[in-house]
Amino acid sequence: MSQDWTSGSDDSDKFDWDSDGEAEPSSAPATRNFDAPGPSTLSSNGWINGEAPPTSLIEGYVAMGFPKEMVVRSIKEIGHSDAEALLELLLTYKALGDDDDAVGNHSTSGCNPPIVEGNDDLDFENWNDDDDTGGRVSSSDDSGYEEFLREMSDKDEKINSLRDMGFSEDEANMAITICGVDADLSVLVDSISASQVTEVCHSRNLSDHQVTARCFDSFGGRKRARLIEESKKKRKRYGGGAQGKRPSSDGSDEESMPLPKPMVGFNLPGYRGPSMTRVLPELATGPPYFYYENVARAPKGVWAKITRFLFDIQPEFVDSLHLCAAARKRGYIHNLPTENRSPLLPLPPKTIFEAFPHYKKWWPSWDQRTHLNCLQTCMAPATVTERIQQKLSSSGNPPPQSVQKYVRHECSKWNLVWVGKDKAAPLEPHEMEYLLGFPKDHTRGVGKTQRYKSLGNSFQVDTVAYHLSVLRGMFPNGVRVLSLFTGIGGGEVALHKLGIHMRVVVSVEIGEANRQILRSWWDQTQTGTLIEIADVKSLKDDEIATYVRRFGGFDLVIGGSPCNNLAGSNRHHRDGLEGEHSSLFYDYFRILNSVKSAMANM
DNA sequence: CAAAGGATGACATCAGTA
DNA sequence: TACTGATGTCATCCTTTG
Repeated sequence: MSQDWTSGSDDSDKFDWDSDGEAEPSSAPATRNFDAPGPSTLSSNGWINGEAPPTSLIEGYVAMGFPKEMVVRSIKEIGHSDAEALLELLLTYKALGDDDDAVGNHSTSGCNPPIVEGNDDLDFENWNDDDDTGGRVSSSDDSGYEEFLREMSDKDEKINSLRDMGFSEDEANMAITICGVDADLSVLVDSISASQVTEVCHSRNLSDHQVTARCFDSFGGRKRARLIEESKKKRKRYGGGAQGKRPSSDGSDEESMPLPKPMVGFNLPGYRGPSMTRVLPELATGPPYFYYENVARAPKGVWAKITRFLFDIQPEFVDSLHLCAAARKRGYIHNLPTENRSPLLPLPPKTIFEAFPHYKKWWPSWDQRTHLNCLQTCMAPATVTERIQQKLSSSGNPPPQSVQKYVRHECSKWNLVWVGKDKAAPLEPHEMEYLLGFPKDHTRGVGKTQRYKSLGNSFQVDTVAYHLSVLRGMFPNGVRVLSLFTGIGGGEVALHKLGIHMRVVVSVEIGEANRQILRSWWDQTQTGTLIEIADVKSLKDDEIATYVRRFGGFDLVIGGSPCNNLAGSNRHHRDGLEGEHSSLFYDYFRILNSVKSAMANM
């Protein structure tokens, strides 16, 4: 084998870790201001995109029998550009009211009754009171909804809305504190739901369905929860789907986040695109620098939401096939500079044959792959390779088109390589290590299945290192890193290969095998301090503040939160960002803000 | 009991076509 | 514009094996 398996893991002596002079990040410290307006699409006048609906539109729905306040609330939630989605939502709300009557009383759920106030505009009990012309809403009062809007401050209004939806005032306040008073109601609901899901899920080990039902039990039982969920789905479908693709009035698209073609991020070595400069909002600038990663092809709306939480920084989508021999489509959100990046040297092999020249011998001419697909956590079962071998050996050379098509499909699907005559086989763990930029045998020592899983969940080191390379000149004395969802340490290996000394790494990783892999690598290659924590949920503000005081802050917060519920491969629980595992993104967000806050108070 | 093997679609995107 | 087929996806669940 002509490849250099050990490059990058033996060069730590070339760097002067002990030079004096603490480098400071180029950007000024940003004071976390919880009252500052957060990222939002809801303008100060309360309407989505700042566009008030025509009075006639509201009157039209009122004429159809919907209470005016229900119409106002619905338009404020999803806008009025998509009539079908709006009607769906109104019908759902109306169904909720009907359902509520059918259920009879709230106490059947055994939970707290909803808090209903005098100025409640989400009163399910009265909404379906079609024939009650003497109700609270006067349909002839054109200025009613405008008065209603003026009467309440934005914050009070949102707290009331959230309380109407069954959340406590504390939860509502907390969500507004975290997301900002300007945050869209749906963002606030997502924030609370996520914390409920993660809290309850982990403390009680309930299924997602149970948790969702529990979250909504307080205002009407499971049927209501189901209706709310259906409403959300419909809103998502119509709001962001085929019919909802038109941009909003300000030119942005609320839900969809189109992936760039080619997927090369802001820049890549060898790609001479237009020089890209970006101006980050003050809240987004460091210290600390942060780096967040997840799958590019997440369900619709996920990246838009992640972006909203991470200070409206646009993701950098990169397919690692432009850097190495395997595809890996990922989105990265970070506040690092994007100029003067430099790739790891030596450059990784860029094609299958460059990586594995010996496979050329058995590679059929009709399999024209030059790159492998995304390296995943599971390998092809033996039955797949057996079927391929059987089909090929029972046909001529070249095999008929139908056989070729079948074999090509299976090879692409399972990332098979040709290791013998008619013999396609899955990659070995050490080959995955090589393609992903890890030192050979990095994951050796744990079970083979575990190695595949850990590697499939990892960073592509060269890609991440290219983005992190800008840190090299900034921290000649080394960096202090908070590493969340560390896995097998892709970020750490990238920093090491860049020659950036890690003075401290506080690593949070739930998997025992992964912690063992990182610890083993650390002991072999590093001299800094490694602190290992098992669960991000256990990392609370006080402990974060303690580390910030102890180490004088962090220079980099890095991590990719679980993709289990976002990845297309997941047949069972592709539940989006609120899924059992992927909702841990909110812990990344929480911890990052906690670090920023603690560092601002230093 | 732990580890490994094998079967199990949904969904978004995109290119091609009518 | 709408439809169709092809492509690809940091996985989960149940059974079997050791």
